[in-house]
Amino acid sequence: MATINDIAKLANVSKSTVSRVINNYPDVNEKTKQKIIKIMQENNYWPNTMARSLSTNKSYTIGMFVPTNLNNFFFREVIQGIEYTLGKHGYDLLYFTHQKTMRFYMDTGIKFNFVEKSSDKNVDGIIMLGFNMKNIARFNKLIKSKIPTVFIDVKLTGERASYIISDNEKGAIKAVEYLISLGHQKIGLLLGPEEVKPTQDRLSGCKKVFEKYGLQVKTDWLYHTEYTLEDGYKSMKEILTMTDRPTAIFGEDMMVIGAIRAARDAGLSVPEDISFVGFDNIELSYHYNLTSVNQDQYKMGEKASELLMKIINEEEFNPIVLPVNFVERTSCRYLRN
Amino acid sequence: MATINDIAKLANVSKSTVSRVINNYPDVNEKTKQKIIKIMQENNYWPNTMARSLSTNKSYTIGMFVPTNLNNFFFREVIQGIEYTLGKHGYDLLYFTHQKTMRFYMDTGIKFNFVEKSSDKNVDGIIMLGFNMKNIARFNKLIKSKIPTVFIDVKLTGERASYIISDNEKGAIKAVEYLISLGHQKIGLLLGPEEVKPTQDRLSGCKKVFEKYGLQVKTDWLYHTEYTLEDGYKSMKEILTMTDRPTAIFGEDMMVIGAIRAARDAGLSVPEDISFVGFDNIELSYHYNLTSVNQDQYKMGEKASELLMKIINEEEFNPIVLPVNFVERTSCRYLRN
DNA sequence: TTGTAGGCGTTATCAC
DNA sequence: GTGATAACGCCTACAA
Repeated sequence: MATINDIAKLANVSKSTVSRVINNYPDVNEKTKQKIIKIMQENNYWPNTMARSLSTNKSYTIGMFVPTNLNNFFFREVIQGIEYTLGKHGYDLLYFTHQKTMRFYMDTGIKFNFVEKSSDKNVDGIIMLGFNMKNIARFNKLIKSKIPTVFIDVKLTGERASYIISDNEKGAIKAVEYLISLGHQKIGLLLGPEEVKPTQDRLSGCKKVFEKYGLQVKTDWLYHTEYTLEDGYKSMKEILTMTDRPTAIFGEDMMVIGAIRAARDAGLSVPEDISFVGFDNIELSYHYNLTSVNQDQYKMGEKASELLMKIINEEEFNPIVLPVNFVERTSCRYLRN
Repeated sequence: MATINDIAKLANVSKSTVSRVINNYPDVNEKTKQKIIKIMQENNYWPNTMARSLSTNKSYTIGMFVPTNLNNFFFREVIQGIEYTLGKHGYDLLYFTHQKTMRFYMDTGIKFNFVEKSSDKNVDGIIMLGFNMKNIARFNKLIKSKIPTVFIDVKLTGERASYIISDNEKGAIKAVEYLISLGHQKIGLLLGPEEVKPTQDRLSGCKKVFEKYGLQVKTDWLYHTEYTLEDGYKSMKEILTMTDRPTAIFGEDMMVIGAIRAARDAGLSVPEDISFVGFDNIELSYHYNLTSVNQDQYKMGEKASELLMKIINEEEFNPIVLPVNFVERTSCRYLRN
């Protein structure tokens, strides 16, 4: 690959001049500029980003940390939004893998964490996707650092850190209000782990509505599990053994879909025998005709990226709360009292 | 962030010595080594990768190009395998976004393509995921370059390029043999675009089996579409209007699932009225009880990454053909003649 | 408008 | 074992 020096020699100018045209500075004679560009083309020259980064401290790449794996209905839509938006701004996306080993000297005891990895790869900013509030101290160093950061679904801010989250409480309120408007009073809840902020907000939304109508959360009907089909299936199987059981289930899509499968396996039909409302509106909900609260995941990725760009440019740091909407399908029925 | 110079000064040694311990070279006095490591820890020193890359020409990151979007049942499992394996080897994954604009000087007419982008970000190798054979010339420069490359599902090799692909022909053979063993003779085919290598191989597998049993591909029953639910749905609707229609459908999962939906919407039940076999065994097949030829996508990512590591280390360049297996569910029935 | 020289943080090649 | 010094490819004062 040709370097700036090669081009300079061929064009009979100094490399500063070449650098000027690379960076599109004014004050370059139009003729020399054209001459240089021509030579660049002929030699298929492209500036080396590492070298540029070294002097400018800009890499035009954004890092992303994901604690579990990418293989998740929710994440991948978010990531698509991120991908697209970052591309629009000329950035690439570095996915930090889960490295078991560290190259470079061992046993120094230095924790190779978010901050180190980020400065190691010299990313211009980072996106934190899929973390929960458990062990929140691990983010301390990061949010105190100068690294522009956007958290998705974790309410954390810092000097140059902010977050984006959906209006989970309002979404849950909509969902439960909907069920109640259909005549349901006995509502089971299938939610994610307690330390996850969105889950907390959703539960608090439920409670508000329950309270409003003089109902209360029945702990027997409240499950906190991982976001898996299997866990939803298990929870529902338990519920089905109860003598006093809910007429409707609200929860997060993955678990609710597991629950639907359990109900069907038990010979019940949906929505005739039992109603379901989900939260997230993942792609799979469509296939189950599941009524669900829709988070715009794509937009989430988009807005997260834009917020990050703004933090990088020191324009704006305010957290974003994304509105949700309700997608009605056919998983609920009207309950005559 | 502390630099190698800071550490050198604090330790009262030259930076060469510090560099030696960074790289774990022998020939460093154990005492000075320990002293230096201690100082590194105290100052939370971490070497700057850009600078290292600049002199070593190694970045410990692998680039990945994906022509469409990541949001796809098949890709995301492959990517998971890639992610995991790369992490195991100490590499991160750079996802090249689809950049509409180019930062850096404009109008030079230089094509900013695979090779340029890769050397721009100085990746150690690249993985090409989701490309087809259409306009195959665009890969010329890449496969002639020195950049270690692995293609997934495109049979292309080069000086330092190789590929991985599933044994699609054998998979199709299994599927069609299965249908025939159940008594089906009239088989409709719902496949992807003709220029996609796996699709070509699958079709050729079908043809072989057909031939063996004295059958032939009925062009009315052969569809080449995009990999979407909608296209499968449409194709099936057409098929359903025919007076002479197939008793079974074989095709790629996404389209087959669309077809199942179309059949159901038309009041048919599966498998009583019509049988289906898919190819890919994407996650969704499980939800439709679809019998499907399983490609091990995770392993595909894993093997692709390992092959790339080997190419980088100049150990091995041979293409990999991955075996497939058959996952029987309940979407087919035995047809009495 | 252009050139010179130093710097970004490393590694590598010599000497000592 | 260790230390200078050049080199990696680019950017940025400062001079001219």
